[in-house]
Amino acid sequence: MVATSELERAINDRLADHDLRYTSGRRAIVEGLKRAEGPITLPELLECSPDLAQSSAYRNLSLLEGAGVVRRLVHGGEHAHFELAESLTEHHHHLICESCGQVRDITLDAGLERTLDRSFDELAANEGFTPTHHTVDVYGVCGDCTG
Amino acid sequence: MVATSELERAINDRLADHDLRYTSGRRAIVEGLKRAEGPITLPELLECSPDLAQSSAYRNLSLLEGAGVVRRLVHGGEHAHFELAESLTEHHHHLICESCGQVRDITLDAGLERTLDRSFDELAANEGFTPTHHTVDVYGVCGDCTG
DNA sequence: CGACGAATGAGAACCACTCTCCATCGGTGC
DNA sequence: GCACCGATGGAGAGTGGTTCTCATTCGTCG
Repeated sequence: MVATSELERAINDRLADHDLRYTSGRRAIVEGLKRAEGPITLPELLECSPDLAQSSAYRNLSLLEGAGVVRRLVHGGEHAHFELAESLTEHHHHLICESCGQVRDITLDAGLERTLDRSFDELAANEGFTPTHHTVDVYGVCGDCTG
Repeated sequence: MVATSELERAINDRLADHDLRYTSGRRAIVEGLKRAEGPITLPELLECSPDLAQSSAYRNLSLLEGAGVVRRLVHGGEHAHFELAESLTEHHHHLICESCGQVRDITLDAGLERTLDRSFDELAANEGFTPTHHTVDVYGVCGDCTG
């Protein structure tokens, strides 16, 4: 899940499973997401890969999302954020700046994460709910915005 | 935080602090949110209070949000969800059905909640981040949708 | 009652995102 | 090589939830 070549192969496999090719445009998107320090918006993605057309980028992000390569984050801001799927990186959560909208990755202690999972399973079972995954978002103001 | 009259007074105070009146339309919105079993969308709100105009409902929800009376939840679905602010009810989290978009409230164990808070404070401090609040969302499929 | 600002409602406007349409690409069989 | 054909890309139009505009109405205070 770390070596670049292995990651490329994993992505290629998932796309193949969905009858999709790993084309240069899609590769550019994955590269952009990989280079970013955290989840980024579509405008940010286009900024670092100016050759991408907006419509193609949106379409390919959706296709990549469907293939389990990309994850879409929807918060209150004006744009959705995109990142590589957790199964290609690792389980993590997010710090979200309420002022500038920037999103940063954080990782919880493994023990705490296990405790949470158990809690969720229990609560969900009581509600007849079948949980698939969870998100933990910490909202606040980032260092850049507090000045 | 529970007795109706007290809640009404608290809302009235917050609106007054923001130079807003507690009009009948705004009262109808609060009533709708209070009656609902969990966060609801604007169409759902209009359904149970048909006299509300869409534009006024959106405007008042935004104003109520600004006054700290209402909280807006943005997930992937097509509509945002609205609920009474936590300071008027109590801290809780959400189960979100990925199939029908329904949102249900859940409450974590108080000890676990404290542990989480400590964790968040620590992680945020390391990133120069000032946390204000957090959300925990459990995604899955609700009982109605699993059939 | 009169007057002023706040609130309302209907509809237009906005904008992130998706869809449409057609040109082009890339692989496959001949 | 070459023709074929589905997959892909790009440009622009379309979609729909939400917000804005503006004329009208309501509440309140003098």
